[in-house]
Amino acid sequence: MTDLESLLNDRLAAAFAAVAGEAVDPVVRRSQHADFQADGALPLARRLGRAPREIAADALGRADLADLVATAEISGPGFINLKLRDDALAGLLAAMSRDERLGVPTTAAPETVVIDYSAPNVAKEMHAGHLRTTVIGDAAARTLDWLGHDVRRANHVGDWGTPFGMLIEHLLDLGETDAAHDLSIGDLNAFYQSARMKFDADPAFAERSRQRVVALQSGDPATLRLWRLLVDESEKHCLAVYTKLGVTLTAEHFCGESYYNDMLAPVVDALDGLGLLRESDGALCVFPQGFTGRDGEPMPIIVRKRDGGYGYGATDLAAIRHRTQDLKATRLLYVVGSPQHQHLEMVFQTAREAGWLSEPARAVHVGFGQVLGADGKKLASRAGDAVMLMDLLDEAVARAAAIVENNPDLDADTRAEVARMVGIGAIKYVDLSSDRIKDYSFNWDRMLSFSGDTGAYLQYTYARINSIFRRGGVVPDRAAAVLLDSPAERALAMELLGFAAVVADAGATMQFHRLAGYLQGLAGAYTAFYDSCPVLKADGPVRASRLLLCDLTARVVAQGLDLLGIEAPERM
RNA sequence: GCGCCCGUAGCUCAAUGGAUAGAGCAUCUGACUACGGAUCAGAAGGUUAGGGGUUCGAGUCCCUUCGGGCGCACCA
Repeated sequence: MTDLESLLNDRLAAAFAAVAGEAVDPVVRRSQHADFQADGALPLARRLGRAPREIAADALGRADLADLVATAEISGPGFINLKLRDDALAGLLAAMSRDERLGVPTTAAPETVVIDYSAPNVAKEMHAGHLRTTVIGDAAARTLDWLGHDVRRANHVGDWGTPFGMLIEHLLDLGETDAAHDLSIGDLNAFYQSARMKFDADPAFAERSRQRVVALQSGDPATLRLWRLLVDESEKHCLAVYTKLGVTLTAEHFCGESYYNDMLAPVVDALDGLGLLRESDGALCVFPQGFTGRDGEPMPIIVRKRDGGYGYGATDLAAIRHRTQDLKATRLLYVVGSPQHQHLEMVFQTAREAGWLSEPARAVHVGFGQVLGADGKKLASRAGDAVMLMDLLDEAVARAAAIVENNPDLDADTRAEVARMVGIGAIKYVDLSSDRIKDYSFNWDRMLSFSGDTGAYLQYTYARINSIFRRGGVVPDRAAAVLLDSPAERALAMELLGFAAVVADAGATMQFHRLAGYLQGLAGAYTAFYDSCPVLKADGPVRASRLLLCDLTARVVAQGLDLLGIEAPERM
């Protein structure tokens, strides 16, 4: 445990509880007026009928802080300002340095967490719209993994439904070998579009397509084989994107809509048995409580369409039931864009009413805003259509390569590798560094800048630290004594000791921009330290201590970036 | 019509109900022949869209107006 805030919180919570006679949040925060402040006395004033300053003094008197706190003052209306002991900081840093996990404990309550993310469509190339779900979902998976949860990545691929009739018929028209060739060169969109055009223009083709859907849904083996062909080609394309993007999704995480086919009828039966099902305009629907539509009437989730086919609502309900009942997951994360918020809430509500989502299990919509172009409008190519994700990634790497050219010390292979890390890192960093609920707009120059709030700046910080070790030919002693004699060293220590809290927060809230912001603050504290505290020119214990601070900063930056899915090169 | 989200410095964004609303970019001033100058320090920049309310305390919670985005039956 090297998390200062939790340590102070625990000690003060006990003291406040003794004063108030009940559990109290001591409201411990970083402070401009001290190292930390505790504001827990103010809300107690009315309840206890005492002056807040008096309550603060009482709590302070009962708090066991001697080993951590150098000075504690009551200020203003009743804030407690705490300045920490340097030897306490040094001791915690020493423990952090020796710890493989940098003072971040694995969770005391491991859960099975299903993270539903990425979810591309079969026979359609991944486009910019898939970026955020993939990047945010992967950060969630990495973070929860590292915190010790049992993470189940669920890639809910759109691999079923009416479009497959026309796709399969188009496949047959082309002939399997030619079609396979077309698909394997990666032009999935052209394949889809020509199928679509034939469907719209040729009634006979459209009719064949409809019959093909029926054959597919009734499990006709020949049709299924052709369907599998399409799915396989699409999965190859997705995996190529995932590799380039550097996300942890692999073939084993594909768990598309088709996976739930056999569960749909049982789910509908179960809903019926629970009395939740109602027929409406020929469709079988559930009407979860608390949702009304345009006409003021209750809003349905259509589980079975008038034509007898199952709707996506049925699939979503089957998935939620499978995840809680079969996988025994207690936390379900849906990394899906904001527009689907209402739909997901309806699905969650239905699942609750059906008894498939009850404590301790809960489902959370991890929503996010749109990616906009530099013009503030939805990101689009010059021709006005969607930007392919692969093209976007290639452009990021190419632009990064043009910048990395500036460093003549690197050979061509290293430059290419660094360009990949910087370009992909830049894309992921902009996505994760602001509140995910908001839209953001793409600005290549800003996101690839080596200064400012960018991934490259963090990578640069990491590379500079490694440069010190390389230049000095030294390996930091992680067991060295920590000396915090200058303000910059002390400020850096304070930042480093905040790592555990911010990781825990990201794991709980999926607000990765706080982790990104923390890393920026850490990098800022480091550069101030770097500027005022010579490392290699120092001697003896001071040098050893400063090397340890450098090492610890590098490790925290690299680990933090890794949780965001960003790689850090040792040279750039 | 009903509902959800957003509105903070010139720009891009922060701020689990706490003190004087913070960063970065851009601008201006300054530093050091630099352990990576792809740097650092400082300055300037605000009626938190407007108006009410709750609270000891509101950018944050509630109501309302304005502006922008999105959702609301058989696509997913």
